[in-house]
Amino acid sequence: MALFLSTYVNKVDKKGRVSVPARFRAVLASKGFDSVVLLPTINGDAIDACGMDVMERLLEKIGGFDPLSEDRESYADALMSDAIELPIDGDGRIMVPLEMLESAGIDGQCAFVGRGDSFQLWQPAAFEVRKKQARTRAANKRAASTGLGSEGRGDD
Amino acid sequence: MALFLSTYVNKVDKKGRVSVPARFRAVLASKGFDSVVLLPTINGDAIDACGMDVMERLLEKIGGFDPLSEDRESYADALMSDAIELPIDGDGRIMVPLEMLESAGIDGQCAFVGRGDSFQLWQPAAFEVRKKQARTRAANKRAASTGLGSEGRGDD
DNA sequence: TTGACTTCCATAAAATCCCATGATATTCGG
DNA sequence: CCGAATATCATGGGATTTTATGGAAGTCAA
Repeated sequence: MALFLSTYVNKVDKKGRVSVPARFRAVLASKGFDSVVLLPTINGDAIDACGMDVMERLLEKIGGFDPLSEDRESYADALMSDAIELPIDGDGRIMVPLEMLESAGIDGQCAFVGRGDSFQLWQPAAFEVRKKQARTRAANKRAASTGLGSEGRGDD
Repeated sequence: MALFLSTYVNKVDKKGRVSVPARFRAVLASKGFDSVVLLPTINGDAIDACGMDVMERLLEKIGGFDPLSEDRESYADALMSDAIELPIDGDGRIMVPLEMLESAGIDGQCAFVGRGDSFQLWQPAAFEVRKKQARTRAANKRAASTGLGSEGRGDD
């Protein structure tokens, strides 16, 4: 299985076009997609992105359509209604709606951040801040869980 | 199962290319990989390397994409966003990003250090230092646990 | 027509492929 | 056991392709 890894920073031109990193395009293509699904993150500081498969799995998880259950997670409904599917054009670019870019503070430069089975779009500086926080919190956990820590051999 | 063993020092040419030791390539190939995944070590004095299987196991462990859970384990995010998958070219080489080389102090020469199920990239001199430290620690432990003092095995 | 979007084309930089070379190891015949 | 023929490997340098990015031309609806 191919994963979305690493971080790439690309330019957003004045028309709102951004190149999706070739590697990410390849991952999507390997699943048979020529489009990306975008949805705002809950706290709104970035944009979540994935292939349509992830949305389908998500729908399954929340139970699918059921006219009898009045209160399906309203969260989930919001997700589906906020999500947009963007076609990737012949040059590997997408057109992110201005509104979405603004809500994530993206302007000029856009960071594509791999998360394994999905990725995110960030304003580069904002992502750096977030990453630094995450790294600090995580430093001790990491060695234990991956076996790839700095300290000696993993005692697996 | 094939393991990454021994240490090889190869040259980094001006294009940033390095030959992955043939033995290591064989190990990767035996698992069905024609690429390497690199990720910075916590303290940044080296680069961890492994096959994609390690990343997949990691992703499984933290669970997939779920926009409903606000804060997925942040250390996982840091890993996925820092990791890069490098394809091994027809001549057995990879192109390590300059930034990563610099952060590990690698320049000109690169040591590939086997760790069994993974390996690391080091600046050769820095690795020698680390190795000496590790050996001393190990000797102490051995002395403590077996009663055999420094006269045991030849520690260079 | 105007405005928004899409397709198409141009270009510079970067990544990738391809082949040549020298060094080292391996095989094989005697 | 020795030395020649052969394969494997690391490495250098070019040629080719891919990528990101800018701009122009075409499409369609209001």
